[in-house]
Amino acid sequence: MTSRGSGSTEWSSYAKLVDVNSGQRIARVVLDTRLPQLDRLFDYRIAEGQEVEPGVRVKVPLRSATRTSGAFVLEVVEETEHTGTLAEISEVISSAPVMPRRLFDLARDVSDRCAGSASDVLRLAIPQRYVRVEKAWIASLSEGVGADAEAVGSPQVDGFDADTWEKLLVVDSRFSLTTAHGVVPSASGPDLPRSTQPVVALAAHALSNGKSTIIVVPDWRDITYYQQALAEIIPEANLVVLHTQQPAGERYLNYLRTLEDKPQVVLGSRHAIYAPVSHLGALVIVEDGDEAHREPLSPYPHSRDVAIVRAQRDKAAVIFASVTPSLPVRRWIDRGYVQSVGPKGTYRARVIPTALTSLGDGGAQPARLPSVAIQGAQDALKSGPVLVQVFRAGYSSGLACASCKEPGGCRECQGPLRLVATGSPPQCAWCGVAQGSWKCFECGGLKLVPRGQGIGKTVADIGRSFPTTTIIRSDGEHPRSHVGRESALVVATRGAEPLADGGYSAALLLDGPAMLSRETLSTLEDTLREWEHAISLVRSEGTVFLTDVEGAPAMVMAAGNHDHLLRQELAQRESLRLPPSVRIASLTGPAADVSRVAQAVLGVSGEADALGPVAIASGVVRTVLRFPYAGGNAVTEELRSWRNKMASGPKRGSSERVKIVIDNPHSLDTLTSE
DNA sequence: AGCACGCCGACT
DNA sequence: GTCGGCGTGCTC
Repeated sequence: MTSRGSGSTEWSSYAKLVDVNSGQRIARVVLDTRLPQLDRLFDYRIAEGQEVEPGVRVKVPLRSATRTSGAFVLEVVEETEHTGTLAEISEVISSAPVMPRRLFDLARDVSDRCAGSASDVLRLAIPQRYVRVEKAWIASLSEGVGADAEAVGSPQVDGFDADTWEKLLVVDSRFSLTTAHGVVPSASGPDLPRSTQPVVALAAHALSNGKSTIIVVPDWRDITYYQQALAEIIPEANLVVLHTQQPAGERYLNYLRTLEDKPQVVLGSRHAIYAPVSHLGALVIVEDGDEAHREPLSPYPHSRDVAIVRAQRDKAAVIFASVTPSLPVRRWIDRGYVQSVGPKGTYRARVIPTALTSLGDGGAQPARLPSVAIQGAQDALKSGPVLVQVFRAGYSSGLACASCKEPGGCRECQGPLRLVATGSPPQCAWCGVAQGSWKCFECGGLKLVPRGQGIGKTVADIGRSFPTTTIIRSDGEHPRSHVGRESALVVATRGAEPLADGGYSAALLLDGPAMLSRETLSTLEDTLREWEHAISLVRSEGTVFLTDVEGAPAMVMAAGNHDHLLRQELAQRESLRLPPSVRIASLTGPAADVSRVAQAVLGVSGEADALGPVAIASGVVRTVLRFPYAGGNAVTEELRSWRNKMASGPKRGSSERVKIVIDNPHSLDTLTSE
């Protein structure tokens, strides 16, 4: 607006603009809506007397005065790009700044990566409002916050040097922190996993340096362990717990507390990764290989990816803490993107694969409960509880060669085979190619049979083998978080193993073949992790019997180091162009729409290709697009624009016509519904 | 999502 | 002539 000599008309319109707009306050807002086509900023006039600050929740008119939408104020400005009259904010809902700018920026980054809307991510981040709690919190703020943080102790952690925590907290660093096995006594309650120690020490160190830490764990049992461990060291005023199981009011209050401008330690499940704490020093993801870190709601982000994105924004360190690194983290370590630290000593129990030990018996088929394992368990029961890990039913076990029992693989892409209908030829679950005349790669066999067996017999078998022993059950429906030191057989489905005070004296890992024959891309890494987790609950002088497992998995479990096998797996993924060596996007919906979007993406990226389409249900197909990490933004941006286009285009349905999921390897496991 | 605008067939 | 079908597009 500096040009001189403009005509009088222009000048007068400029003057008018100044008159009307000068000093006018305009709110730039993010609409709280599920509609992808509204995923941009909107400007509204702030009326006289409305107290609007960045971050507050408001109500705004949309399209007509009667229809309104919730919204969050991003910023207050004096000018607008919008040509046309601005509507006025209908109502300022509260003065709590629940969406600070840094949270919106994070939501924008995450949604861009996932081809989703910022408001979808904000919905994950900001808990449901609880009016009474909010009023109380606002009132407590005006009273003035309490004293400065008390001194924070720095606990000694077995196996780690005292300078480890300083090293892990270096700005912009990423570490894989291998945590030790075993359980340790706690001053404040039942025993705790030893793996909590380094994480607590790290958070304490960060806090004593005025830095915040966010610790994201897979499930509520981990919350209870970490909460107990953290409470011993971290002052109450600086510790915030956020998870979906807690009552709505408590969760909202704790969310509001993370808005306060002071260093804090936030512990929570996957949504806690967005907690808008200030002074962020470190993001800790515990057991990032656990499926619970995948958000089941749109846009389906994974804690691991959000952590990387957020760390870049907040200049924070990232720590992946796990008993054994996940496959993506293993890949990052090998590529030098992530550094690795671990404890000096080992507390791992001895692992005996019983199939290997029975090889000398003239190749006899190992029994379901080999005698060496039964004997070992009976001995171990004299000194404490014994864990029996069993597999949970519900997974399709796929097809194997009838003569050599090797899993059947697609002749085109080596994907898993499945039977679509009896009588029709088996189909590849990844690329959909029908295997009309299948031939085994290993032995040339021509016949496929279903693999695996159920678990129904397991508990009955155990009862017969140990008639006088107390049996405690823990499964997904009735999980137990702790058992005592008393002699008992604790039968638990994988993932639901209780912690035993003092550690288990032994463990039997059953159903290995069934676990290893799950028809998913992540079967090997999942199985190794689940076994390793069970082993971590056994005291270091105890014994673990891995039954009925042979070959490479048995050997790496006995050796206690998965690196070799995971690297092999990674090399295979590399040559087959499967995640995590490439990025993927799955498109699910009507064939015509899926194909349109897929073609558009292939046009944008020359390096992308498509697997499928595979029929999933009647009229519904899935295509999985593969694309490299470099230039991946162009692909996700194209997908995002198509998502928006199709939401408002012709023939739109009641819901999204094409569901887009980014970087979920389970997209390739067609039988697993998303 | 909703709601308005717009461009063709059947009607008093 | 005009009432209303729903296909198409937009929401500060």
